[in-house]
Parts: sequence; C-alpha cells; structure tokens
Amino acid sequence: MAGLTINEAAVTTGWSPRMLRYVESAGLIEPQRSAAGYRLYGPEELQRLRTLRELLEGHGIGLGDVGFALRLRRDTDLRDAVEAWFEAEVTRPADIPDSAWLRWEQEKHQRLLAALSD
Amino acid sequence: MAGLTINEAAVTTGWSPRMLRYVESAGLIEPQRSAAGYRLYGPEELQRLRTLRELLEGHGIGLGDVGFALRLRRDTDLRDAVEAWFEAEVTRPADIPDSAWLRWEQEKHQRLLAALSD
DNA sequence: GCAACCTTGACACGATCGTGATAAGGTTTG
DNA sequence: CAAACCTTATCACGATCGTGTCAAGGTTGC
Repeated sequence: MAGLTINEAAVTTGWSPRMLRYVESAGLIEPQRSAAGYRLYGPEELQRLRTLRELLEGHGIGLGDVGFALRLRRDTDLRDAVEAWFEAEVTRPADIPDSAWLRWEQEKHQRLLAALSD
Repeated sequence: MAGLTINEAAVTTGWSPRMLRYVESAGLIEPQRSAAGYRLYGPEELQRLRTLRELLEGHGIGLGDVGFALRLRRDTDLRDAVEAWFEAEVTRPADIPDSAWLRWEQEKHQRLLAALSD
C-alpha cells in the first residue's frame, strides 16, 4: 500500500485515530483512499499532521480556528467581507456632523420608547 | 454625553446590552468610556455593530471566528505560522524517495509495537 | 479462514461558547 | 433624593467542540 494506514499514522504523528478522522472532517488533512476506502497517509500528510500539532500548541489556537483560516483563504467572498468589515470607515453623508447624527439617533430612541409604552 | 449609552446602542443596533459587552470582550468593538466608566457608542461603533451583524448572518460565521480573524491580522507571528502551514511542502531530504521514507516509517511503527509488547 | 485491521455511525462527557438573568453597588438626572 | 440608568461579577442553560469508546460490518494478510 502506498501510504500508512490510520493507526500507523496515529502512532507516528501523535494524533489518535479518532482525531485524524476529525482533522479530516475539518477539511485540514484529507489523505488518499485505497480502493476499499482505507485512508492512506503519505509523507506529506504525516509531515503536515506533525506541524499542525506544533501550530496549535505553539499559538494556543484550535482546529476550528485553522478550519476558519482555511475557509478564509478558499472563500473569496468571505475573505473580502471580513476584510471590508475590519477596514470599514463610517459611511454616512459627510455633511451631517456627529453631533447632529447622534441627536437623531437619540430621538429615534425616544420615539421607540414612546412607542413601547403605549 | 458624546455618544449613546449601552442600552441606547442596543436599541439602535439590535444587539442586546449583554451581547454588546460580549462583543467588546472579543475585542471587536471597544467604545469610548465616560469619566465614570460608562460605555459611549459613537456613530462609527454603531455602524460597525450593524454591519457586524450582517457579516455574521450573511456568512454563517461566529463572533469567535471574527475574533480569530482579528488575531490573524494583529499577530504577525500567528499569521505567518498559519500561512506557512497552509503552504508547507514536504521538507525532507530530496534524495530519499517516498518509498524508502515510507518503509522507514513503517519499520519505526513496528519497533514501537515491539517495544509496547514487552 | 480467521485475526487484525479498516470503515461509518452513534452515544457520552467535560470544556467552552453564546446568551440571559440577577445581584451589589456607583452615576446621572429631573 | 429617588428613579432610572450604568458598572462588574456570577450563575445558568442549551449548543457546539474535542475526544474517547463502542457497535456493525467490510478488507487484508498469513
């Protein structure tokens, strides 16, 4: 067979077989499969499993975090949306000064309160 | 006061006051404070709270995810480490072919098993 | 052909997340 | 000065995460 089976991979990487399946379900490491469906871990997968462990422990992050980072780099829409949110400036007519804008918000608030107390 | 208080901000953004504090604890929106320590939400914070809601709902992600994205863009070490992991190629002496490498791994496995069964 | 592997699926359990509620105390305002 | 706000801290509770374990069944190898 052209690769280690899941138990062998577990021994050489330090992950449990259960976790190897879990890591796979997170889309992080997806080994080849034999004709019968057995997972076959090649050198690259084994190496990445080892460094994944270091990555998580070294920075106190979780599998879900790396999974999200993966989504970020695959889903352009998502990446752009997140990026846009971080960089968002106030997009509001420049001719309304903060003070007026706040006053309007506060009045809206009071209208809401008034409506509630009916 | 130069901004809305937490309950006013809650009404105009749709978040609960509890969640506004939670969002702050995630480092996502940190409003100014009055002298007495009251949170004061300005136009920018209010706008970002509204778009944050859209971001989460529009992409099925969570506050923790955005929090992690924030860590990614602030912590260069982390970003580089994650990036490096995604791009990692096998870093193993090129003169050892896969077949030999795998054989070595499998033998190590057998040595381990032998050691265990002592 | 049988022992030792592999598969998926499910149940379980502690830890953390997302969220509300409540308490004890300080601040603002009419 | 009292009502209505604000603060932090805590308890609670369902949902999800990380992980183990077990069951039912297919595959491999001596």
